[in-house]
Amino acid sequence: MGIHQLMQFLKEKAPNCFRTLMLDYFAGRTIGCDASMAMYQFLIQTQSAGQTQIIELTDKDGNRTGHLVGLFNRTLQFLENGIKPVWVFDGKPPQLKSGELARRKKLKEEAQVKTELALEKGDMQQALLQNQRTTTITSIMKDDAIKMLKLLGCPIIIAPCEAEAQCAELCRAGKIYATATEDMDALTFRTPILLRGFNTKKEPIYEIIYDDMIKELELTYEQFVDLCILCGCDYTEKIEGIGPGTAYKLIKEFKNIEGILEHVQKVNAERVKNNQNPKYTVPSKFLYEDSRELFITPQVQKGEEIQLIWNKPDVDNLKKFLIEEKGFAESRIDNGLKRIAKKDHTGFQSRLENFFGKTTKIIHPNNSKAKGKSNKKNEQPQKSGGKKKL
DNA sequence: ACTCTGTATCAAGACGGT
DNA sequence: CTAATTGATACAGAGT
DNA sequence: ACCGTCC
Repeated sequence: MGIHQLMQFLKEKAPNCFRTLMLDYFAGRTIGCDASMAMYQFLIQTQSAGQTQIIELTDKDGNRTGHLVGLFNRTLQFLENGIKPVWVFDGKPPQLKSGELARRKKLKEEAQVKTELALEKGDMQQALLQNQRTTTITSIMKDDAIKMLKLLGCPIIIAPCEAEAQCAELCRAGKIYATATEDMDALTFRTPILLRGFNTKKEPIYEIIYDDMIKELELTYEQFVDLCILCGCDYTEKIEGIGPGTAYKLIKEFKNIEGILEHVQKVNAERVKNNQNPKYTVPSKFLYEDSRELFITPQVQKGEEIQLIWNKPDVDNLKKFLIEEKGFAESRIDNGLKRIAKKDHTGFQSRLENFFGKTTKIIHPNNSKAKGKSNKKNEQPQKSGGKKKL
């Protein structure tokens, strides 16, 4: 669930760390994209209710393909606008997350039962809703997505652990301009810039600037991490009775979770003495120190070791894969590719001149044997000084 | 009255022809 | 050995 | 701008 209620909290307490920007602002920039969240979105969105069953996009073998359709279109949309996407996939989640993951798994199993129940009753609207909640990404679906994106010429990164943490590392290393995700814990991982709103074409994109946020909150990074843990993160239970509002006040007053725990014990002891119920409940295993560790020094591949290269699409193999194996219509692929070919003639050409690299080499942690030397400074568009809105 | 928290529930895309 | 997305909103309930 | 379809 990311960080619970962090967005609402920031809107209230740090309203000046937001900017709204139009798509063309990002032309020529490199953006790290959280792949798994996007895939979920597309898989859910491409389900529909038939007369007696749920309809999902699949290939001839029954493997789902909705995520491929979505990622294909989204990637072309980026490229068409001169934006260079880096798709970052999750690796193995940290052990601390297993409790949260088990909880989600259980919810999905319950949704599966409800789906079948609704189908029997013929309540197709309910069946669709419940079926959407059962959506999971299999390794086949993930591999298909990686294969397709590589054939499109995009660099792929399989993070050792959390994709958000890897994006934050890339952004701090200057390899990407920003992290694009709806997941707020990218900020807890200290990404300098977070972008939200690429999902909907209509609305402007929101940019959250870490430095502005931390200044406006008047917190150190360590304190911000503690705040996020107290708000509720994926790694440990929170203290019952403390939400974002009081967590913020208490952090200011007592500096860190250790200080707050001391205060909490004192308050509770006082109330017990007066025959009142304790005000706060600290979880029996409050693993805040381990959670801190995961946020502050997450397992990532070093930014300097990563080389991002965009290639022209491998049209032949892309078509072979999508048409023959995945059942795509050829005209859709042709139309899509036309869109980015067109772009080569237009205004952004100068900035796009170095867009396409020469080799097809893609580096990710699985290649640890073929270790490329960390070379070259990465390009980064100059921060255009005065493009403020709102 | 007001503030805060916890729980449940919802919604989440893009193309192409008309 | 398998699986593993999320934020926003509305409402009820507890505490001040 | 709407709406069926995308696989």
